[in-house]
Amino acid sequence: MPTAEACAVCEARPFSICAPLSTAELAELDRFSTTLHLPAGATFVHEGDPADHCFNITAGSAKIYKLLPDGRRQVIGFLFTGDFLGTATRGPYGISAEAMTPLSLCRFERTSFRAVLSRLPALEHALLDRTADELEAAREQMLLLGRKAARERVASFLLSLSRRAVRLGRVADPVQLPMGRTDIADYLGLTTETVSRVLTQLRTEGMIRLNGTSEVHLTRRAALESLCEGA
Amino acid sequence: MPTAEACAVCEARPFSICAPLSTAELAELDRFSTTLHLPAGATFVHEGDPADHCFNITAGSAKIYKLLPDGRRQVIGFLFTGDFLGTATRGPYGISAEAMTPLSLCRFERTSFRAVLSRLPALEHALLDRTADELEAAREQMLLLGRKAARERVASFLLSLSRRAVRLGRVADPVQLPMGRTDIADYLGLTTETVSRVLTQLRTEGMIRLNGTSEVHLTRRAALESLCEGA
DNA sequence: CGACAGTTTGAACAATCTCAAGCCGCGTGG
DNA sequence: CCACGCGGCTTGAGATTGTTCAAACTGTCG
Repeated sequence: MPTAEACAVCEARPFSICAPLSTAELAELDRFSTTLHLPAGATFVHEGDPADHCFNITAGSAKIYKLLPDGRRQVIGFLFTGDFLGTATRGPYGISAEAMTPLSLCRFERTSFRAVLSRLPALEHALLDRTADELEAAREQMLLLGRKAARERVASFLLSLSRRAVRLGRVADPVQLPMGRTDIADYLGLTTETVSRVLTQLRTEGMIRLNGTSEVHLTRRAALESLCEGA
Repeated sequence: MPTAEACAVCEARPFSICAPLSTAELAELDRFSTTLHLPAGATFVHEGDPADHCFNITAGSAKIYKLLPDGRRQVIGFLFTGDFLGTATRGPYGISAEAMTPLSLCRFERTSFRAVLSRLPALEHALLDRTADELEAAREQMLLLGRKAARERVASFLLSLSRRAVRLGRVADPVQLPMGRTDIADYLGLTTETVSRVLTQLRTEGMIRLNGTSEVHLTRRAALESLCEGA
């Protein structure tokens, strides 16, 4: 179980909402956290369930999504090391969350987390900033979903993954796709077939190079960038 | 210009982030606010400009949107009395905002607003809750844009407007559309023609009744509700 | 009363989806 | 070590939804 020490050596901390906390504050927060380890494929948040917990991802990647009753699915986002989950609503969870790789996370009881928030203004600040960033990203995605063509969506997606990798201290160029074509399609509002076709097309045009199915080289990044914006 | 008195009689307050503030706190916040009145059509936030201010809408309605270089537009949302604008980024504005009707608003300098936030935890709480709600709404809209058919989008839109009217203390049934077909289309990721066709179709099927171009009766609300979810 | 902006309607078109095969890589078991 | 089988990915052809382009309508405001 977590200890102040666990936080002290936590590799996710520089990327997490707990980054700005002092050692004492960290201990205060840590008192209410539980460490979990989940296998790939585990669904750990169910849309519609009472939102009892919130989570901080310390290792691995996950996806969050919403479903329509007939099974249509919209992937809302992909979560990586340092991402926080559970801010959004005070009622039931608005999304479901599933591990894409083996996943490590800190879990907090929502009620105690909210109480801690009041005691640690730095934490509340960080959470507000983070939530605002997520909102900004969601708006960008609304633009993508509402107004971009398939090619533009895929190009935007590849670049955003690349930028994210950089933020996490990884390389910008060979982009890793930890998710399958179905997840990409459900994230971009397309079908797997269309995603596949567009990738082949971009490859043919020399804008990308595919290494197997889950690694992409962004040759001609500039061209991809102008594609994003509709060139 | 605003005074503590202005806040005391403000009709938007019950719907605003300042609702939970005490009289003293209100005075503290008010010290940094300016009241503005804008004509319909005025653009008061420009995407990409440095985000110097944030705003609280006290009367009227506005729209926020994002543009692609070639002019394609995604309307991100419609703002009404009590809505707050400007949380999102710490860098430049991520959206543009335009008055749809004559608009009254409280304007805050971003830097002083952030300073006041630190002094008024109740305000920061309210803002975090509000931002989380917006995020939840944005995610719902991502589902709509990525996965719903045109009929479903329009039905969802009418119902969400109706629910919003109720929250503002207005009637649920004759829904007012303060925006034109173009704005609706750009909000739903469709064209005006498609919006128009769907509305006619819903009218023909007896699900709605149109009173002129900007008032809609939701006859058979239940049918609309199941349409939203894909029935 | 007339003009104009916004809305509605119509017909042809195009992007993406659907349905259907085939392919590839990989893990398993012989 | 290699053949097999399975899941995910790719490719193809045809169907569909929504778009585009164009014209007619409406009602609002000088």
